Amino acid sequence: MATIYDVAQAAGVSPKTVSRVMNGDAPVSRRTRAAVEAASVELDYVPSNAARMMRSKPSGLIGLITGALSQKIEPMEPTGLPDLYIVQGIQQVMADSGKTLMIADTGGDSDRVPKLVRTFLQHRVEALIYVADYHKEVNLDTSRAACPVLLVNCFDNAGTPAIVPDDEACQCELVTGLIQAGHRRIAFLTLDPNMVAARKRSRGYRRALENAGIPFDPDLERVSRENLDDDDGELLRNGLDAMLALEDPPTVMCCGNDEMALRAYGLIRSRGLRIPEDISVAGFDNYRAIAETLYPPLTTVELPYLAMGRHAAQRTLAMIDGHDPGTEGPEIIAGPVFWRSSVTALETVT
Amino acid sequence: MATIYDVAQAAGVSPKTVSRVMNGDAPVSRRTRAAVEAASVELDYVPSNAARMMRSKPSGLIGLITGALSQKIEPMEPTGLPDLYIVQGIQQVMADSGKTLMIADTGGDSDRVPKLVRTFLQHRVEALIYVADYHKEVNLDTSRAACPVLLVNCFDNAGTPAIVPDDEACQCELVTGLIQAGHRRIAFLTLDPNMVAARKRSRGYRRALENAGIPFDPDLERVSRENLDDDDGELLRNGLDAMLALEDPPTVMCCGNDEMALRAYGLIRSRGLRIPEDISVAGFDNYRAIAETLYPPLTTVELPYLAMGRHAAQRTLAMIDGHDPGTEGPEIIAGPVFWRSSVTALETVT
DNA sequence: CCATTTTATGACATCGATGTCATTTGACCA
DNA sequence: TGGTCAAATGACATCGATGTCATAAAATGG
Repeated sequence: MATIYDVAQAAGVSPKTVSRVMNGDAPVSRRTRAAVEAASVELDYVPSNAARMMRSKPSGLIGLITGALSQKIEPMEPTGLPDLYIVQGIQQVMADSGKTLMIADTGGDSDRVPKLVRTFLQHRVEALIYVADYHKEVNLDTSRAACPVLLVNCFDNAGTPAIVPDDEACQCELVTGLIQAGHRRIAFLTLDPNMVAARKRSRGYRRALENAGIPFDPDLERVSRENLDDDDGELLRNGLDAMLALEDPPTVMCCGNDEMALRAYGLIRSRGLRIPEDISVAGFDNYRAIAETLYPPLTTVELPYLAMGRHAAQRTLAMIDGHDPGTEGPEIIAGPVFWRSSVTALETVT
Repeated sequence: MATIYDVAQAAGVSPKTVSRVMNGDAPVSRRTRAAVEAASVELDYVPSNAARMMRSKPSGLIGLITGALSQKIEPMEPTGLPDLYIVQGIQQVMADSGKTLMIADTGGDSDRVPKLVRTFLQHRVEALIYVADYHKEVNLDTSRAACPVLLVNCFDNAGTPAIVPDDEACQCELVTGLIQAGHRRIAFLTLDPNMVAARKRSRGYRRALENAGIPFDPDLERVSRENLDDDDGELLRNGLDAMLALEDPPTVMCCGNDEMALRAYGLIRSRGLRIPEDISVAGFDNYRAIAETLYPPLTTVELPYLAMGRHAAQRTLAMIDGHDPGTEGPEIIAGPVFWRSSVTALETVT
């Protein structure tokens, strides 16, 4: 591969002049410039980033660690691929910023992370972004990384800058909308409370009730899913039946996610009830394969993964430039509710 | 960031000795090693890849250009995300090889490719991989790239090493299986023949017929989709109806892809026919969201995108090591047929 | 105990670009 | 025409690691 010296020789100038032409950072005469450019093209000269970095230039690299690529992409497994959307958002912004993304995949094995970090540091990335596959707490020991670090879709207890979805606000907005539609008996079938998201959503549910002055009824909130793996739906079935059997049954079932709503549709109908005439249903995730396909289409909430990614990239760039505003605790980003016909407005009981 | 000189000073040795400890390429006394390692940890020393590359060490980087990340991931749009699977396969192999993937996304704009290539060359990637979103011909002018280049899911007319799916063999195997199941009147509803894949699949279809000594009947092959965008399914409806109205109608409909098969299910049933009792149906892509969900489940073919990615990575590594076997023309890789109950065996007419 | 390896270590140059500073060239004006 | 200043260019050092070669220290052998 041709070096700056080769080009200099071919153009009959000094290496430094070639450098000036390449970077346009000092006046060069028209003739010289032409000669250098010709020689450069002739020799297929591409400056070495490594050599540039030696003179304390930044690498132009951003390190991104994720498991997004190693995930099984199974459209029928309604995960929604949050991390993939986040990576897309990051990529979109970075592409325009002139930085190059180095993406490393954990292959689902978080033990690999330290090695990946080290590799990135060897390449002197200007920043490190870690993207988690679902909203969780992590512990990366980023203290030694000699560059800004940003967590996305996760957070730690060391105060590392983080960007997470606002599960609470989203759930709250959804439930608030239900209340405005006249619902008072609002059931909530939750995900495994070991999940950060489940706890935050529950908080949002309760906050919406509280804001509206509706007392929280423990009969209306049930854990309906206990782990991500082999769930046969028994918890959901039991929870749903118990609620329907209440003296004052709910008029709407909020489900922990869209997949649960999908199952709830089946269960509700097999109990002889119509949706939304007899009971409304809402989901979470706006997993379109489900939400738009179900009949009636499902009212649900969308977590703004793409926007989180874009925002993460922008904030990363800000951190690199040294003027990151900084936040206390993770930065939370909410997403919109999609109102569809699985929810009906109730006539106000007068 | 600490340098090798800082570590040398802290450990009271020469920089060269630190280098020896780091690389383990020459004997170092126990005491010295311990001192260096302690100093190294103390100072959070991470060697600079840039400086290493200066002494003609390889960069350890592989450049990957794709549009996979910028695609809209819409599970209901049954694209199957081939390039994403390919990238996954590449990533899996590269992760184990010690190389680091630099992934750049075109954002769907192929004009950006030259700039991305240049950026990669600046970083002195050891190889370049281009992954296309669907099987197509490309023209990248890779001649000037000073490193091995590999095309995946695409090919050019300049003899650049390429890996593509074997649409022809897959379709041929599917149709051959149908013939073995007793089918003789086999219809083929094709995709837009402007697509490379459509043409190759048609060839596979005809080859299977030929192998079995069944004459090709032009009435049984119809273009049923003319572009990827706003297709209202009219071509498919007309083609299907025309074939069903034939004097000697087909006993099985091979559809250009699974989405078309999904539509065909609806059309066939609305014509009063049962699947597979009255007519069998086969698809292409093994897009599980459709193939496994339909009733009856759809017989279809899977293109081996993950395997293509893994193979691409292995071949890339071979090219870097200088011992790539090389092939004439693109390397084609076939995938398996998934036999499901949308196809029934016919009693042999005696 | 001295000669001869072997083991450990360091001095120095080098990779390819660019920052610093010096020098040359040319343009312009009195 | 000489003086002045800006434009254009080059010499040289430098970044952080490592290859090369030299040398010092320890081990081995007769």
